[in-house]
Amino acid sequence: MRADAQLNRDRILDAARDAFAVRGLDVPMAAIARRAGVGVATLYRRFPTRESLITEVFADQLAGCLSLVDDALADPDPWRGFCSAIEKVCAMQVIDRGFSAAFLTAFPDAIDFDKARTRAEEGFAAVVRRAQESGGLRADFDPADLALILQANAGITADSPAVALAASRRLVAYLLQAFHTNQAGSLPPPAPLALQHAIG
Amino acid sequence: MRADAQLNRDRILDAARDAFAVRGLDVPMAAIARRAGVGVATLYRRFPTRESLITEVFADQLAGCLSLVDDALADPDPWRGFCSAIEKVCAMQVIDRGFSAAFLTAFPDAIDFDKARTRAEEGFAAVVRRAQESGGLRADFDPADLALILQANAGITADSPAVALAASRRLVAYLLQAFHTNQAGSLPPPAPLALQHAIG
DNA sequence: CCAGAACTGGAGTCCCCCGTCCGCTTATGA
DNA sequence: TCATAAGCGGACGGGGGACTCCAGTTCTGG
Repeated sequence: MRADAQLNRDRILDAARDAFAVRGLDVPMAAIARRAGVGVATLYRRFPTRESLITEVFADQLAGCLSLVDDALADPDPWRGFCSAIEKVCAMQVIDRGFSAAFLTAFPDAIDFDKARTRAEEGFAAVVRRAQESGGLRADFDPADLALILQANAGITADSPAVALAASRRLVAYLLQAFHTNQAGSLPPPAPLALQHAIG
Repeated sequence: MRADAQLNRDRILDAARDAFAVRGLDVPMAAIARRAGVGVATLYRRFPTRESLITEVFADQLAGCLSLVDDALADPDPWRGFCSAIEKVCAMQVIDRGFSAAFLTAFPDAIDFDKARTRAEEGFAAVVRRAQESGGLRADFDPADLALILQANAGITADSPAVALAASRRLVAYLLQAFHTNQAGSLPPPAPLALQHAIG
């Protein structure tokens, strides 16, 4: 690839990251191009579909999710690992509107994106098992409850990111207290919520 | 008003109710008109703005919210009243996507809609106070947490309404357990979440 | 240095939605 | 019955976003 093309590619990625974070995933392509200081054609040549742009932009954030699961598994206290994993992913989600949408959306053609998400899900299931065996996490917590948490957390919006983050933290704190073993109440059965929700 | 005009008006209202419930608040006006079997002009003549249509469609549901608060206050067990109020409003919200959006959205010109919502908020604050005084609801529950719950619950989506309802019920059950007095943990401070979030 | 391939940006096309205008139709009540 | 006002629907202009085409520009290897 020519050097100037590479430069433009990076500029587009930066612009898209910013735009997605602030305005969500359906920001106009033209707006991204303008912000990047390139023409629309350049954007489309590099990323033929919106989807390809999205997967490229959020690839590293997704990797962050994976390492976050590893951190949770490495924590000597399984319950604390579980809590910090949820806290971190919810914080990521609420700070970056685009990441939240990308994470919760199914991309029919982005195989590796979906694969990474699946891997994150499996890792999280391990975190859950470990936390349950240690006695910190209530036994009727279902791995599908992760989707529940993420969807609920994704619903949090506010005018400023700071307020949204504070609200999210409070929600997560409530939920984590409900998830702890010392919680006696019974629950309705888990619903088969899919983490990724088809576009449309 | 002429009899046939009245009939068309009712048809439009029905069509809009259905459309909003399934596809959310930003369904094209033309789609509503088509579903109602009328021309676009008829729709616009009866409801000059989308907002006027929305407020008309959801007026009775909003009234349902108000009576729901009254029910909660009438319950001899304050804690149970609090729980059932939250359960009912969350169920309404998750079954009807449009209602959720309408409830969470500020309409600059719909004074009575906003007024009704404010009244519901005040009533709910009374429910909260009563439940706290009875010792069922933890003291650090903040009335603004209602917005938190509704936003979180609004985030729940699934392919079928039944699944969404099941998921919502489970979320609400978790949260109610966290709200109960027997819950010992500390919380981050409440965030100044506004219930109504401006359009745009 | 320069030929040519790689690259570029903006103009152009297509499509969808909004909201209005206008000529035709239909209910109404005298 | 019929004059008339109320009501009707489809066509139309405007605006915005997705995606493409092409003539001009810029990098790069020999």
